Amino acid sequence: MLSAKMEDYLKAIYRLEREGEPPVATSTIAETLEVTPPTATSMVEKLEDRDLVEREKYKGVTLTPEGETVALEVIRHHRLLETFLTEELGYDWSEVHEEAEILEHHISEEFERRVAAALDEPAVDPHGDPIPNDELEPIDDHSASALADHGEGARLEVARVRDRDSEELTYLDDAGITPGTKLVVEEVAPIGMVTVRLDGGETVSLPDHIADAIQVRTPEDAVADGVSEV
Amino acid sequence: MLSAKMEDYLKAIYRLEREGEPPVATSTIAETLEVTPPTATSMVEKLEDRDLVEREKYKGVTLTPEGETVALEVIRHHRLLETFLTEELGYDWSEVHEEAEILEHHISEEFERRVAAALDEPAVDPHGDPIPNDELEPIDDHSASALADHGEGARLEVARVRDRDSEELTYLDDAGITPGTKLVVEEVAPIGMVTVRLDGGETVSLPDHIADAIQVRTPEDAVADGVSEV
DNA sequence: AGAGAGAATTAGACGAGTCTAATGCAAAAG
DNA sequence: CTTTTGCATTAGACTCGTCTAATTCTCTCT
Repeated sequence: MLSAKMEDYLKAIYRLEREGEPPVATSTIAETLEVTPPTATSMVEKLEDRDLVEREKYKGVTLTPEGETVALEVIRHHRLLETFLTEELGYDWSEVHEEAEILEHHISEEFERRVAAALDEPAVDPHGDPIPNDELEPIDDHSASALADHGEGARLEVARVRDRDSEELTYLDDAGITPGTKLVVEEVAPIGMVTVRLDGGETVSLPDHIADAIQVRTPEDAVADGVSEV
Repeated sequence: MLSAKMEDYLKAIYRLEREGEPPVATSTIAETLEVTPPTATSMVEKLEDRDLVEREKYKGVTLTPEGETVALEVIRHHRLLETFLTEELGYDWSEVHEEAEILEHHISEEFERRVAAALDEPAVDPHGDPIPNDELEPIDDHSASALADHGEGARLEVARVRDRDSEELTYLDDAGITPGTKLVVEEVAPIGMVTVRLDGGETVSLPDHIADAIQVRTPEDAVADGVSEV
């Protein structure tokens, strides 16, 4: 059995591989998991012993296929749990992250299957992120990009919200911005601020660091990608 | 924060206090948790440091009020989870124990509240055990006693099934014996076997060690105790 | 009361996961 | 081509939960 800690490292490495260029540096892992670099070094050595990562000393690590399988399994658990907590237990989508972060390591495969069945095998979690189906990589939705990259006047649909901070998510939720929301870019202010107008006509202004968390796509892309059942 | 391990010790001590005479011996705790006596000793020392148990060296331990509160909280989590897994996720009541045993240490108070609400604040879990409500001790159902203690011909109702072995529970479940089942003691054989007749007329024979796990009461007591909404 | 049996505790070790401080490597700057 | 700088690793220590082996306590039996 793999410890919860090891699963956390694998999950972090998986995410970091997608965000930047593999191999993933030890210090990056350390930062992500809020541990010191020596701790990260000793953990990746253990992961290497178990053939979950490939390591080039002084360079960094990449996941082996086995490591990736574990990472995806954990991510699947996480997203399934987030969906379950929101849909079945009435949690607010902004507060499910913490709970799922812990539970993801402790549910059985049986639990996973039953939850997936109860939710009717969902493809996307409440943040709009795809739920990987076991061995398969989630289809990375390339049509989605950061809100800030679009010019004024662009008509867009929120694909997902890449944020882990519960306060910020609550703010967006209250403002009416969730996956599926349609909006138009009203103004991109040079002072690090973006204003959008929602379907109902309300406008919402957001500082760049929050706007960056909002991934959008044009409604046409949504149909083309077949991911519109959010 | 208390570790899952410490919670396990507290829960075990709580159960052992009810089953026998406090103080609870170190070796008994060790046996229950399948660790060696020195391990149990060192853990109870730590529990003492945190004022969760009172200890008399070479004698044993008793829970302090704080320790008992924690134990009850964990037991509440366990039974709530068992109920949830059976009612909402369609688990068989015989297979929920393992899953609940792990999850009980990892759910938040928020999760606990929401599950309790979703289940409509249940008073009893699928095994027929009362679900303690936070600070309050569960009402110990004194009218319930072991099936084997009743003579032939006694008309009884199953109050709870005190067993943790999944195979045995499945067997009883298949045989139609669950909390709430009405039955009549047909024969108490001197070879360590008890035969009962169920409502439908079927008879079931059980070896003593299994019959002992079945706690029963007379249907009148059930009404008097107000625990009949099983 | 004294001896022995049986249980509990102490002593010392280990793996996991973490830290700080010291050292080593490698890539950029000169 | 050598130096510097910055990240990575090694060294060594600590806590938690566990173990085995050795020791000590308590209680019962004669």
